[in-house]
Amino acid sequence: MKPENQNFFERVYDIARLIPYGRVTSYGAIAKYLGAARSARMVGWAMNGSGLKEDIPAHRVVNRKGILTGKHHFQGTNLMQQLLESEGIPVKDNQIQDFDKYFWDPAKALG
DNA sequence: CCTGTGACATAAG
DNA sequence: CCTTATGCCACAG
Repeated sequence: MKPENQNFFERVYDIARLIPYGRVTSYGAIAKYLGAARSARMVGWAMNGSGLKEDIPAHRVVNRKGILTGKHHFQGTNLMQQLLESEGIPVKDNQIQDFDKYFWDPAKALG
């Protein structure tokens, strides 16, 4: 099982790359923009391969609660949080504060 | 065609 | 907020 370079995954990567600095989005939002609103899980799975990519800010992608559910996929236990905080996004207890304020909707931003 | 798999989403308690 | 259960989707084999 190695999806690696598949159309769907590449689109996920493309969206991830488009996330502006200091902004975050959710797996569901990305999935929705891709036209597969109910395949948010696939987005997460696709992001699993993003670790191999250099230009994909996977730390800007969290679940709908703004919780850093995928932090365990990063090297350090708190690397994801540090990356977000370094961008000016307050994170506490694995959850983004004022998530609505930092939320970036690809469907809205990209039309 | 069927099975397994996921960094999700949602509902119920 | 938590846990548990269910649905859902795309894809590999």
